[in-house]
Amino acid sequence: MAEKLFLLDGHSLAHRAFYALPLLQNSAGEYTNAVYGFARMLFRLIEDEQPDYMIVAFDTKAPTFRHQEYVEYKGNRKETPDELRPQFALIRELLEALNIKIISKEGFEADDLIGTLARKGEKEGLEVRIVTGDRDTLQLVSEKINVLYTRRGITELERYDLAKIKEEYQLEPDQLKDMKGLMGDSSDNIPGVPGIGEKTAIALLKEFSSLENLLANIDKVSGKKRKENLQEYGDQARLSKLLGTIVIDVPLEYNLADSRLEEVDKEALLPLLERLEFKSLLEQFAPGTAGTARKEFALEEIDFQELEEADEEKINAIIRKIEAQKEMALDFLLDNYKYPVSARVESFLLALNNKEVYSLPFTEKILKLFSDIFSREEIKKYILHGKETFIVLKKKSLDLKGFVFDPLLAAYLLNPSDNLPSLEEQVEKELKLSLPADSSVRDKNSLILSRLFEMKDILVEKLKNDNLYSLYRELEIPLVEVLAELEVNGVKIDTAYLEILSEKWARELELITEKIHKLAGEEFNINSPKQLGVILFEKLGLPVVKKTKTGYSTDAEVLEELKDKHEIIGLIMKYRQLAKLKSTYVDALPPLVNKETGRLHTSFNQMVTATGRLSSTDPNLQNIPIRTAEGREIRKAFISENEDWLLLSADYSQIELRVLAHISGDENLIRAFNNNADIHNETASEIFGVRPDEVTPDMRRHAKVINFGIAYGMSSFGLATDLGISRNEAEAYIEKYFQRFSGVKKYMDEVVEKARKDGFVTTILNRRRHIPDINSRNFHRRNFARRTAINTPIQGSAADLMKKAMLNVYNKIKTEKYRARILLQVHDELVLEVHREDLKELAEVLKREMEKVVELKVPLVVEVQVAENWKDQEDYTEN
DNA sequence: CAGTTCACG
DNA sequence: ACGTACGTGAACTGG
Repeated sequence: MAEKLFLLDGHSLAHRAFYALPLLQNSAGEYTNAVYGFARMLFRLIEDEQPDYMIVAFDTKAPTFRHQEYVEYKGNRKETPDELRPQFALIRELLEALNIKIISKEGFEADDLIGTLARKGEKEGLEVRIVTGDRDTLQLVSEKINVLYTRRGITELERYDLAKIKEEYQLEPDQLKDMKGLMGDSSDNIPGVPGIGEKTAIALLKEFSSLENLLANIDKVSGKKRKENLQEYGDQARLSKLLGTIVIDVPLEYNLADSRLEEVDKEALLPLLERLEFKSLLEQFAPGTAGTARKEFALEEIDFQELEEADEEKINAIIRKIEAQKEMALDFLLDNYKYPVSARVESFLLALNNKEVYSLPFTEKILKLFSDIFSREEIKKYILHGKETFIVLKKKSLDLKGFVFDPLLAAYLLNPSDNLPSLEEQVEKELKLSLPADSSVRDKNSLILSRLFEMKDILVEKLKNDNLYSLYRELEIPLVEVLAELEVNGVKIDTAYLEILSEKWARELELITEKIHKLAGEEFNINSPKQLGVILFEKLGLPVVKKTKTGYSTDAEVLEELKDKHEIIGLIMKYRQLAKLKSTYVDALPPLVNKETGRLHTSFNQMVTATGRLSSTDPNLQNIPIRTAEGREIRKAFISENEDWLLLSADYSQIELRVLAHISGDENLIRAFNNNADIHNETASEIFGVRPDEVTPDMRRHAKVINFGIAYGMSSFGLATDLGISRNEAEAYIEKYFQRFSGVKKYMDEVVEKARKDGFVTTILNRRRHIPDINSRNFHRRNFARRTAINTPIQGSAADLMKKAMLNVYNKIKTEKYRARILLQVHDELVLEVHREDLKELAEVLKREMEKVVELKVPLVVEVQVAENWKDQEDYTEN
């Protein structure tokens, strides 16, 4: 079997890959889909076809002889998309790493180079395979030359040999350029002869065999109009044929040996695949080390020692060393990370450098030995689980100062997306080390601890590059201690009250259930949307309002619409509401009360949301009901320690709209807030063109919904649904809004443009969120990304301000020794527990600290309320 | 474990 | 023409 020469059309295949795959990006924001598709094609080809020689030809930017012959050549070609252009360089890098020969030559297209090489290869007795997504090359097919043409997808190729060409066109390959001359090619802007398409061209060529022969015998052609056209456009057809003819004698230095496929250069290939984050391909080339890991990293490589309490001398030596070097890495190993306040500490790990790691027992004596080290600011701490560490130490009344680095928190700020790397992945990614899969958490964490010193340098550098370092050092890192404090504090719950409420609602639910079953004529599980759907829409024959992907929708919106159609609907709504409140709060909270503290301790997660907000879990105390009367009853169970203490809450008023006023700089919005106006009333006045004192309640209600929706990048559809008005009306509202608040409109356009240009948006304190989908070709994703780009700076800036305020309030309480503790944060609200005697002063301090947290173009306003529980909160003004 | 629903800002 | 507001977490069902 003859050796095989493969000739690839680089541009054609890159385009094909680009359009076949969604716009992929690596975490650095580089587009990679065309490279990925190209690589996949290449590897598949090499594996399936076993080429001996391979050359990839690229077009150059320079004009070719075709442009000289015909200025409009390719005149209607769309420009290469911005997302594709930079990928060509990456494809070249890939080819170089694979030791695949690349050629290009000014004045010629890749096709011409391929044509020339194909003929030469053929003469030398090689089997030639041309791989392309361009049908023009079919004219080159011969006994020895086949074309592999890309089909659907990226790895499927269709083979064109002589027989296949004959079958598809009933012509010889050589006649295909005549065909193109006759029919033209709209994609290359080649005109051909009017009225002649593929069918006619083939018929004519079957009869006259070549364009030249046809034009010499026009009188023999049937059809008057066709004759005329051939007469008139004969020269154009000759030109079109010339343009469509692949050159097969390009002067080329050609040395077959240079293009022999070599072993891949793994030294070059693997880092490239890694940078592009092509996990599956990495796996293919370096099995078992997918992801990014280079080097196996095991406990034997560090100097790990497990010490006892009795090893006092050794421990003292460690302490002296830390005092001298002024840095350490540490971690407390917990038996339960879900409920850190209740967790038991299994061991205390510490690292002195990238070699020396110790495991110590967690005992009073050891803690005492280290308490001085912990409390010294100048001794820098790099901590694996910052918040958990503070919790552990706070429970022992120990201070921790000098905390400067938590790797996960750094990773979060760099890319607050939903797939945060785990510690292990961080180590693998940043340090190219793979941890032994089968080792214990303690061993793994010990290994990670030993790398924290390097990791700190790498991640700090990255934070600085992205302008995130001050946010990290001055806000997020200090906030870790504050969150730990909130979690340790917990909140007191009146469990006896909740038990009574539970029984009361259980009775109500039972009654409702009976009625529902009676009306339905059978018993069924009301909690099952599937069963409920069958009852409502099949048995009772109610109209189907909305569908989910699995069946009928039965959500609140649907029920609301069916409310008047059947008695059962109202009961189901009531059932849903009570069942939700009972199972999620009334019954779920009491078992979570900590036995030792008698309080409920949530976890505030600092590294979850894409916008910079906190989230609360186990349990979620950021979604305690308030909107309905029944729901509000649950807040009565959140109480203060005893009668000496009170629950004090402080809410930012309209924080997101104020932030919007600030970042958009909209004059109308700023003026309204500066005049301390009722913002919804003011908006209504502007939109409906009436004086503020003429605004009706209905106008205000509509304006409120608009104000609300603005920050979400709302659509007229959404607004219409929400207000129950027509789309046209909604559109008119929005238009009027943007007319009156043109600064807001301008902000929206600018922030979307920024996202497109930079790939991310930022908040007031420079937090950033990457918006990769902003340039997606998928309509839905692109629009979603657009709204995200609009909303994130607003929601995220509000989160920045609240976090900063929490930090300031916390410090104030500490330095002034107020009898007060922060218990909860609910996005725009702080809940504190305050001793009655300190109430007045603290309320003032709290309000002041929150309002002056940063200076905006509009004032920040905080409303303070107080009561013995979280339900009966009443305004508190200190006069 | 995904899908649906619903609690909050 | 597209398909419909941002950000969360938890309970429940049913495969």
